[in-house]
Amino acid sequence: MKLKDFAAQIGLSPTTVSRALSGYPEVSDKTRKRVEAEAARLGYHPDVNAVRLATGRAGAIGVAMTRAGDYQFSEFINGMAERLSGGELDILLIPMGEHETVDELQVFRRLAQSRRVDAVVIHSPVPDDPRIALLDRLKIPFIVHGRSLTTVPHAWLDIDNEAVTRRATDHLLDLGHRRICLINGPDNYTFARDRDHGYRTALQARRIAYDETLVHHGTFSDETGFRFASTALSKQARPTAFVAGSMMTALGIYRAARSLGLAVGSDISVVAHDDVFPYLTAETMTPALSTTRSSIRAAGREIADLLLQMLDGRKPSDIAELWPVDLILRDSSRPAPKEPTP
Amino acid sequence: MKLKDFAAQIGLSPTTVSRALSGYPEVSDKTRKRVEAEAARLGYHPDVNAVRLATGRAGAIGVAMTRAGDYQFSEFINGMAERLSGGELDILLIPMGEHETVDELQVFRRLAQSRRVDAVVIHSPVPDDPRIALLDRLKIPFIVHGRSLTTVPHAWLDIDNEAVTRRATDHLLDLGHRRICLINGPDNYTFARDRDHGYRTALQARRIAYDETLVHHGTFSDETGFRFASTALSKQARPTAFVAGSMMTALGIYRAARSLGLAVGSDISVVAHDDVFPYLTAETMTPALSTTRSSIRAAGREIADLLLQMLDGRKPSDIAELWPVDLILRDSSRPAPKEPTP
DNA sequence: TTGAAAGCGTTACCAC
DNA sequence: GTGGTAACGCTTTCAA
Repeated sequence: MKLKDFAAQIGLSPTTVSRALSGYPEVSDKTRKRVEAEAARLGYHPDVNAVRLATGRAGAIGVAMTRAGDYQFSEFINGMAERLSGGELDILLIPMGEHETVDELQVFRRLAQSRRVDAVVIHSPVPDDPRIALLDRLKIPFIVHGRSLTTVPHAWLDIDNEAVTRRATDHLLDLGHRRICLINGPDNYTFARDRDHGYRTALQARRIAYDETLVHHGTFSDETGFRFASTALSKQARPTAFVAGSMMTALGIYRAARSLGLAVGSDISVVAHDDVFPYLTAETMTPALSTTRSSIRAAGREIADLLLQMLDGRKPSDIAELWPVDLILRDSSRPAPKEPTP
Repeated sequence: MKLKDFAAQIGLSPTTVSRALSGYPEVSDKTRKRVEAEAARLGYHPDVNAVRLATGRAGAIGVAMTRAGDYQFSEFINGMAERLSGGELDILLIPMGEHETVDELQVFRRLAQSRRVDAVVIHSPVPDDPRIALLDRLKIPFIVHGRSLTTVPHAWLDIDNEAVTRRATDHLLDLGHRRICLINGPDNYTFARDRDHGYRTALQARRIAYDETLVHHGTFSDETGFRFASTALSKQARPTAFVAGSMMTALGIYRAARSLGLAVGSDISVVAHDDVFPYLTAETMTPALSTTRSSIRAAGREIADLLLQMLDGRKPSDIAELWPVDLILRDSSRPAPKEPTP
């Protein structure tokens, strides 16, 4: 049923019906109530495509889905959905190929030009992210989940990645560890650089030399953790502690330790960053994993909220949220072994 | 720039331009080439909302996102995206709350009535899934990822879940195991029932009595695996093998075994189902995990393809794909210990 | 092979 | 407070 028919059936003009259903103030309360009741009874629903054409709004926000997202993605989206549910905004997935190809930018260009979305969220920026410059130029509202160093003013929300590794490293140093490995994300991303920085800062504060052989960059997979930890732990002067960028790499480190007959929590210590997942929890690992923690689901919720504010007129350049992280001490981080291994 | 302006600029009518860009046969090759070149040069792109209103097509396919999806979701979507990329179909996320609430059905109703999507894919059906009946009634094309027992004819693609557990159990029986635990998904889902069935079938073929205390249903999390395996392995007559429904539960089982000082691959055997993820791989676990394997990414790709065919006129009732699974033997499944534990 | 004009189902401006 | 009507930007008959 279309507006015209529906309006005719209840003896009102399309204009009035449209206004009543869209909550315009000038329609009388009595009329509005009646229209709403009749719409429910007769099952009238506006055609979104017509609404979109008439209003110029797309009614959707696009989420760029980089390969890097992987297992965090679902939690983030669920967070956004919590905030968006019931509203008139859909979530449109924008699958991307490999990062930073020309193709990737084309995707955004087409997206903007075809007016498919009202706003966009992008993840895992690199320090000088071309997507940011492009979206700014295209004048399509966007928010960055993560940070970039671009000079283009833009909205962003990020966790304090520098603190993630600084606090974890500090904690391990407090426990007497001196050879501490860092298994970070791919080093082109800003977040990975921030984490490198936090790690270095903690070491410097104690006048401990930075040793590049203790640091690794790679994707967040158990394999990355296993490979690097295995190699590192087989060395002559083996590390006594690890800072892991993700739960998956932490799994790999645990595994490497076990396969070498080393006990996590005594022979070696581990602290990982945890985005909080329902299917893999730090506190039930054996031993319970010490983590820096920040809910990626909550980030999704907040980003959706900020996006709503932006569409409501809030200035993007006013939006910059840096979320602190919790440091949760459990059993995987313990005092360094008294005797440095020979 | 709009069609009218663009057409005027290159000295053609909107009609011809529209036809040229949409690949209609009646426009001359020369004209088409010219129009395409000019469109690229001047940056003309049709407004999708106008196209959608005029054609009645939504240009998007909806993917219902149940909480059950979680970490598999991203891989599935990426598979769909591979097939859909470049095309004119977007992926619209349909976040759902808890399963089987009235609310859930409302979501689909609104979706259909507002003409937001051309087709829908739903996951993890229950045996008599109300969503299927509803979508059929609403006449919105859909495909089910998984199976239902409803009498409503519909398109579906599923892996052979009965074979998943039957083959895994069979394999363990061949190795001499007799007390084999099954850690399955939540028992309201069809796939979990099919897996129950496969497990029972394998046991029956060897005249081994079904013991309900060896079977558990729960969400796919490491905690589920850990909890149940810990309890089971602490019993007097402890099980010697486990069939796990997911990689996450397998992690939990490994962990439980270790915490009790039992070695996977000798004291106990484990076979799990693996959807194939880039961030957690069976062959690099310690010991390498034997799995039944089927790529959920490939399923996403195929489902997108089938959807395309349906929108092209293929009858949904003709679409029914049952995918076999591979059984990959690695080191976690080995002959049962000679001496049944006392 | 090309073009004119009538939709597609809303919203929003301007009268009443 | 309510109604008529011109957009919104495209597709698609129908005519030429």
